[in-house]
Amino acid sequence: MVVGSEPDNASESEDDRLDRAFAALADPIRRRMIARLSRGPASVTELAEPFRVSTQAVSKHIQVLEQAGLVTRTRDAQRRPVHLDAHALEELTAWIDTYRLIHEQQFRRLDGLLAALSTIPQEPNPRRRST
Amino acid sequence: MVVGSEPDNASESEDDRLDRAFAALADPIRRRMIARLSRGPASVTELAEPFRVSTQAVSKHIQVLEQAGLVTRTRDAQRRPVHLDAHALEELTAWIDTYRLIHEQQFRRLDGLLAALSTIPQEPNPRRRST
DNA sequence: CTCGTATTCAACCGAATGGTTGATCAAGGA
DNA sequence: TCCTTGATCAACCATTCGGTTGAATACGAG
Repeated sequence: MVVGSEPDNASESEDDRLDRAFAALADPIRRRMIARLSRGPASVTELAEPFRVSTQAVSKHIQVLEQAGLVTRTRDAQRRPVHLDAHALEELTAWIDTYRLIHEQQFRRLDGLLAALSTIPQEPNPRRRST
Repeated sequence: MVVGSEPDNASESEDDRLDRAFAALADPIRRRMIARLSRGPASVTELAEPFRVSTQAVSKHIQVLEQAGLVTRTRDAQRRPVHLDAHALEELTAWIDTYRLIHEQQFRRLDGLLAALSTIPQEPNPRRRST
């Protein structure tokens, strides 16, 4: 497994990380795990308790979250506590907000254009039009 | 897939919507489409142009985005322009930020605890127990 | 050392995903 | 009208995904 938590991994693209992170959150069990982990670390069996799936299935879910960079694991005797890594979550909101804001800005630009057209109907418009 | 194209589906849970929205963003082609659409609406062929996949594949991607509530479609002659719906994006950032902030708050609480412990260093040390 | 607990590995299964090609439908433009 | 363009439908294929059961590993307590 080539995945590390360090950002010096040149073979891992931003796209790959976003792929894995969004896919990891596209499952209700994994989202509930994230919700649980936001309150603090938990072991595999603790994370499995609210669900009626096997601990093996939960273990797989944790691996998905880990490869998405959303959680890390430590060691405590036989237990492998899982910790939320909020940094990956920030990356996701950053991506979404980028395009949310661009879209918002486009609307404002359109509003401005419409306002200008209605208040200055006589102004000549030297800009090219594609139609 | 039980879902129809109609938005009157009252049996659609928040979980279902988040499932579809996160899953829709877990694909680089669909993310690039969202990025494109943040600049304004586009037809299927326009959206297909940057990629070397068939327009049928792009049409499927658009259906995925539509069922996730991320885009809507209108009609313009033979074309079916696709429009970004930023509201679904807001829902995603809202979900993520909820747990990001809870996690942040937990850290602050821990900081306070550690500070208190260091100022009272002679406190007796009972055996640790989990949960 | 042996036993019990916590976790992972391995193999397997059914369903969903992302892609293809070929056919079909809808709407203009000549 | 006929033809072209834009898009979807349908069937198919390989891969991935989420789940299972059964075996194996790691660690601590007796």
